[in-house]
Amino acid sequence: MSEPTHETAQELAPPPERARTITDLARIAGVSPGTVSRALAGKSLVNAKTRERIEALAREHGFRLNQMASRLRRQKTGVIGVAIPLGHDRRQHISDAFFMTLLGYLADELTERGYDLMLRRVIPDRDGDWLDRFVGSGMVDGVIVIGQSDQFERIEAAAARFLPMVVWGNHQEGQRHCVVGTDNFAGGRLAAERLIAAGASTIGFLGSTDPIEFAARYAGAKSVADDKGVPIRALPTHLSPEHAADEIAAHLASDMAGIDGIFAASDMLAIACMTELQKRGIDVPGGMKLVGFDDLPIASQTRPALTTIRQDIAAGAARLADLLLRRMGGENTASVVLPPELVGRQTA
Amino acid sequence: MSEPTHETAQELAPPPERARTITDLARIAGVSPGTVSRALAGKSLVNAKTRERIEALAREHGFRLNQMASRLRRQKTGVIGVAIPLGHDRRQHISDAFFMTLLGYLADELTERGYDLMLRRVIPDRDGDWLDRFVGSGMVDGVIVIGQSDQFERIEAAAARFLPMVVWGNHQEGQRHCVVGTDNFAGGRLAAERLIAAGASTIGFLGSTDPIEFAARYAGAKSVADDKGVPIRALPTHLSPEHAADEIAAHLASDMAGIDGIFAASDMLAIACMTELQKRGIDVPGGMKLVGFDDLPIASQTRPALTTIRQDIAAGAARLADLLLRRMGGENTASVVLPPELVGRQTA
DNA sequence: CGCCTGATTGCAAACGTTTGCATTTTTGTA
DNA sequence: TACAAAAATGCAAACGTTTGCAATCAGGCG
Repeated sequence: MSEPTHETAQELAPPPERARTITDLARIAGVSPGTVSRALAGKSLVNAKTRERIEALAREHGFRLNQMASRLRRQKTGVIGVAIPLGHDRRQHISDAFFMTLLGYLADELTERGYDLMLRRVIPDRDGDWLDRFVGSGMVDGVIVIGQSDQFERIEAAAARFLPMVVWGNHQEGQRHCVVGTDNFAGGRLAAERLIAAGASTIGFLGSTDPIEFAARYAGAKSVADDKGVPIRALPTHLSPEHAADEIAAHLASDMAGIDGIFAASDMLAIACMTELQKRGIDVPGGMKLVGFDDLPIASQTRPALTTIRQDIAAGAARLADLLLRRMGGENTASVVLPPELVGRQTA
Repeated sequence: MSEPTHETAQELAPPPERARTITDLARIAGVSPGTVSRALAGKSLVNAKTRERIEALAREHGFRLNQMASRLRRQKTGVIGVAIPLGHDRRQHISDAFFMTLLGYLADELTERGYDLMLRRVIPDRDGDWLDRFVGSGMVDGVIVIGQSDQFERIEAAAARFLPMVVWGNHQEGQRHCVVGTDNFAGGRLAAERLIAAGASTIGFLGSTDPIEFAARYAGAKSVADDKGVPIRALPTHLSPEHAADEIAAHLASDMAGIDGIFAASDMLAIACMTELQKRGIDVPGGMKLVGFDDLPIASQTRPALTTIRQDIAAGAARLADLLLRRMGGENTASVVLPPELVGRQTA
């Protein structure tokens, strides 16, 4: 802006030549590029004094190692790919609360372990090849897939050829890919048991049953309901927050015949449902019992506080990171199924 | 498992040799690597028939271009870096709701435009060099910084040397770095005006004033309060959800002298505050007016529904992406300040 | 049939590191 | 002082693409 450059110019040290490549720096230091590389990598082969001198010069000349070149040469990237397939509901936004929470914890875990995280949102039916493209791109050392969506078969196929991949989702007997996830069937059972214990005589399952996680939740709830002779019915609803409210309103207005207990496939759906119920003056839990799924931070903050099935997201993220790193080390890890936990609050 | 390999082996076509490099594929196709490269890039210089043949072979042999090498050679990466500095509150988790929502929209925007997204969480006081390291790594074509935290000076310094960077945060007169953000001062004014109009006679500002965004919100509220002769006081609170509840409870238990209107620095704080108030039997808005900030999706789902200052996160993400891409094209863009909007619901 | 033009293709040099091996320098020992 | 061993450095070949330039080829025209 207004620095008096002309007055002091002759006094200033010349701005240090910027060393862009390791070769620039080697020339400045009067050594070979190889030595610079070893010095900056902290290898023991270089003389301690040389190393210090080179490190000082690197700082002074603002040198940054070109990661692209380094990674090409070393054939590893230090990057973990995170893919979020949006197959079952194209309108489901990547900013889905559950995925975002899981992603946040994952970022913490992986950053802590020195990895960067490359995020990719994929719309499978637009790009049938997405998983192979991602794992084969050479840009990532391993891949975490958040949510199987409706891509189970494709993931199985990729797992056969590609070791370092771990998936968040549902576990099925005999599947090949390594998965971390909550026992959704057991979670569904817990939800139904709670609703019935709270006095529900007919249950509605709010959500989609296309993604296998949700299908398992419904199946779990149904197994309990069938045992106890309680009717249960699916109330199909999309998952994107924008559309859910209207669809819930439509359900509430039409086909609720006898339903006095709702098991929502996710907390966000449960909260949207609660709002719609309250709009209609239906008391929760007086007129309608309600159980959610996930136990997002927000679940404890609603009024009445939401009874829900807790997925331990932080633990899940830690397991995902742990298993992936072990697979990257060549180990062939087994899947992990986390136990769900009923968090009894006020809505059922 | 149990495939009868020995019986049918002689019938099967030999599994196609897997082409790992462009040179493999060139050998198979009987052309030079250069031609393969051009064919796969869809350049017009190659004969259409040759191109088709090579594309078919690439599919057949499962060839994937090594992005690392490609990007090294082309000197561009197709990756946008997203950095989340956690300076002002080391305990603020990356899974902060507002950042995650913004990140989700950003991922959508950038994916749509063909870029990948590399996420990095930085703890500035552990690593004073974080920004330079990120932009100089050669791993990204441009950088988006989400939140200035307390790193204003460092960001300014980096902006002087590095064009393709856009920051989400607060705008200050005369700053050098290109920022997109809500007019926090104006937002603070809206909040205070609403509280006062609703009858508040003394205002508490719930949150930290260390990050400049929050400082500006407080300053805006204070300017209105001072004009109207309404006392206003800061109630310092950390932002991480785990700690906020206890701190809010402590405030509520001790130094609320006369406060009957609270302006919370974020919706999450507002919701936590509402829960604490309700625990104590204080009616909202009867006994305490409450205004939040952000208008997260959840704000409309609370009971009573939260009155808040809306930041248009989707629009902000779109502007961030747009400005960054233009900067990557060499343009020197000006900052964008988005107008906040009062969303009047039930809490004030 | 020869020459010219334009369309394809091949060649080889980058991009900036890392690393095995050879070479030089230093150190220790006889 | 000489020699071996150890330590430090240099050399050059990778890593897998892309791309400017040169070479080849096919076709058209006189």
